[in-house]
Amino acid sequence: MDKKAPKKHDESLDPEFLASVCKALGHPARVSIMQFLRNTDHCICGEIVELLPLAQSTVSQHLKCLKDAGLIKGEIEGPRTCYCVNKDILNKFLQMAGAL
Amino acid sequence: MDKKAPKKHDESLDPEFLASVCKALGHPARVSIMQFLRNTDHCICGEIVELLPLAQSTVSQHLKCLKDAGLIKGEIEGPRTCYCVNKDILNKFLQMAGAL
DNA sequence: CTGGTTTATCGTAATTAAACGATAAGAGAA
DNA sequence: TTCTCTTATCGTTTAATTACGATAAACCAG
Repeated sequence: MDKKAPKKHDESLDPEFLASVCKALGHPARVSIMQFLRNTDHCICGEIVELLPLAQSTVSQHLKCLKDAGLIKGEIEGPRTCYCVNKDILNKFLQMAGAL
Repeated sequence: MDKKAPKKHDESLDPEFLASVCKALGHPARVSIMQFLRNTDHCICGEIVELLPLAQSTVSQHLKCLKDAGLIKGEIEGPRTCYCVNKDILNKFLQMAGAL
């Protein structure tokens, strides 16, 4: 009945979105990564591997998980990759969580 | 070295706590339950089963998950159980999440 | 081009989560 | 007591997560 958005189903209450972000934050290593990225402000990459007591491949997997959820962005800089927090998604998450 | 709290390790930054709460919220059904409990204000029980397209045993499992994480409290009232949000834990979660 | 550095992906094994039906346990009503 | 209603738990199957080592891919330095 509206002009646009034929089946926009009010994402601001969408349990799928909130659940997917929470799921990504549902592991201590990934929470630590988010806290670290927040504190450094700068984008960092390989330092995260040193930070955690996990194999490099495992850390890379966790980073992918956070990226898939939209919580972080990765930028390739030469031979390495720099990650930083995606504040848009993070804020949206905080807003939805706050509505609980 | 302090009088109390021999090994209090600053829970306000503890990734374990935040991760465990997020993990509990990492499923659409459980997010829906939290939203529903928030909106009703009243404690509810069997209505949650009708709300979701899931078997009663599955819903009960999700409720247990939320309860184990501390997000909800359950009270036995006669033959039925009433659940309500545990605001202490929820607020603690929101505070920690906000620090991200 | 060759070698070193950095990160992502593949393959795999072990653990955990999700869903269901069936069953048990508890409280009231008849 | 017996029957019904409500909810939790058990047992099971299927799917997803977590972790690792090994390997591939991309980039620079020499």
